[in-house]
Amino acid sequence: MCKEYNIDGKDRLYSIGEASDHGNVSRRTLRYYEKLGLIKPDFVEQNGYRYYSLKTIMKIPIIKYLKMMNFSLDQINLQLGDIDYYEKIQSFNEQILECDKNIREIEARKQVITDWKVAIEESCMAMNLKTYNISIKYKENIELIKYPILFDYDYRKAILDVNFAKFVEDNKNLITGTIMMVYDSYKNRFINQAENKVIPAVYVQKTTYPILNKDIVFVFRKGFYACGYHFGCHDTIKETYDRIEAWAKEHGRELEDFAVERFVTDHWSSNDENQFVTEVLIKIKES
Amino acid sequence: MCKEYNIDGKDRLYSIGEASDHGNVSRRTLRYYEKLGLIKPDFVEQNGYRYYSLKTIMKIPIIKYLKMMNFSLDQINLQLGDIDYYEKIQSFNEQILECDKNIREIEARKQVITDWKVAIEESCMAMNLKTYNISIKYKENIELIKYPILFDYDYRKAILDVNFAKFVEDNKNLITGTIMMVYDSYKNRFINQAENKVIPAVYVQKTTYPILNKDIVFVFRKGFYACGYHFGCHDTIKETYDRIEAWAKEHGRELEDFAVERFVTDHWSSNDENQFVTEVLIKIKES
DNA sequence: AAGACTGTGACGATGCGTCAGAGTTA
DNA sequence: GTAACTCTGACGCATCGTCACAGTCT
Repeated sequence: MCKEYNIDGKDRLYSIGEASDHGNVSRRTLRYYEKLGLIKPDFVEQNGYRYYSLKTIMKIPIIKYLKMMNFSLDQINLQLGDIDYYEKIQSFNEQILECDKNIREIEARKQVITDWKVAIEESCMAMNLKTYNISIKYKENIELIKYPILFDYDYRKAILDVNFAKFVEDNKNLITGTIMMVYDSYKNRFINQAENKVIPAVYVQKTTYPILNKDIVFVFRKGFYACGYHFGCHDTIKETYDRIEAWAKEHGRELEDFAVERFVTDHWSSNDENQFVTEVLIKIKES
Repeated sequence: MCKEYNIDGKDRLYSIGEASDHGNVSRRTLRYYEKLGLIKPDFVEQNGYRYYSLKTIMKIPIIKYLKMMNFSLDQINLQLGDIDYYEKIQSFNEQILECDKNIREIEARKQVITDWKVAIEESCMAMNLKTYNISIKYKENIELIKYPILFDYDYRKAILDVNFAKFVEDNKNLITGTIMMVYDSYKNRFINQAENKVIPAVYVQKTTYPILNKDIVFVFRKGFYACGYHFGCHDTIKETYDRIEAWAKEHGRELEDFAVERFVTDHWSSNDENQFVTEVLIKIKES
């Protein structure tokens, strides 16, 4: 037994259990900190029992506080050493920058999740209503990221396009919300499909960060669109185009040849094609 | 060699190297995902070589996207399964709550770091100027957390008080900024010290979160204070009190008996007592 | 035959929690 | 003697990066 263990008063020593109680940390933690050189017992018995002075125990709250500041234990080891105030200020500044970076990341993440969630909710509502109505929607000209492709009518390949994913990564951006495919002429799209020819189209999607390279910005054409939901497999999407055209004829609206397919839920959201919801938007001619 | 490997066209298979290129992930990652059941090659040669279809490769961007949303790989495994939209919405909601929680934590952390940094900067400036001037400062009555103690003039023990740390933890709060010690009567403090008797005092400190339990709120007494910096070891702090009293006499100010010691830099910031800076504040009587 | 590719297996990093098995103290 | 304490050592977690060593493809 350690000779000073029993002495009452300032200089008594504490066993590891007492130390862990005082510091609100586990014994395992104390031993781990010892291995890293953060805290060492003031006295070790021959049998290996550790004994700590109050002075040593009082380092624990400092360590915990620095940990809460997100310093690694290695960094804390430096902090506890004899670094001067200017070094301290510098490393605190770095931590503050880290905090800012983390907050930005989490906020982007939150937006991404929310946008996806909103799309799924839209999908659920549309499927519940199973609405085949056509409606008119006004669209602002928001800025989106664009990526031109030659579409070969393989929707899965298009929607999960790995090149697009890489393209966005390369531009150090993050896509969010529903992906859309834009056709300058949807009529040509169906003609080409019938003739087994690809059609040029453009992927378009919202990003969480501003798009720095202006060459890849797509400005959504603002104005009114005739919009209808398409349910299920994409191969029958022409039916929805037809429905919109029929509606236009019926209501005396003239349509442009500019169309957008907005994949509200698709291969990203479900493995079951029957659960897919796509919105087809055809621009209405301004009269 | 895999029989479909060479076939051009939709259904050709890709080696692990090609797959990792397409998906912008390492081969190691693909093998790891395989072990977790996230992705499995569509065909495995007798020699163990893995071959992936495009359909399989297209799962990679989805996994990466869900990862960026901070889902664990296990959760992603569930997400990729056949869960319905309502379950998806639910787990997205949980992630959003997580984001909010994380943001709150990081913002608290940032405040803690900033407050500490500001204190060290104040300390540096005070030490550079080595100012023994007394100045008058106005203090608002801000709400602080309080913890009464019997002070035995061991400043290290007081400043690093583990009970105070536990007390704050128990109240699920987080202290920030400089710790202060408040005396109702600083005169009694020095009398008691001379007589080797403890003195009741109160720890007081800012918190990052609002203090819910009103019993532990200390409202700083607003008004004007005569303030002087004390440099170095705390044992000589009476000198600074004396300086403030001398200043008051000289300038015809009357002082109350209410005093605060604000530990700008102390054992938390440095191992070297010479680097300590303490501000002593004595309340000026309202005339 | 050389160079690029693939396989498996193991260690490392972070910060401990949580046994297991054995010895010690009050 | 018994309960509570202590020790060391090892595995586990999460997500791969990074060897090492050996076999395979073009």
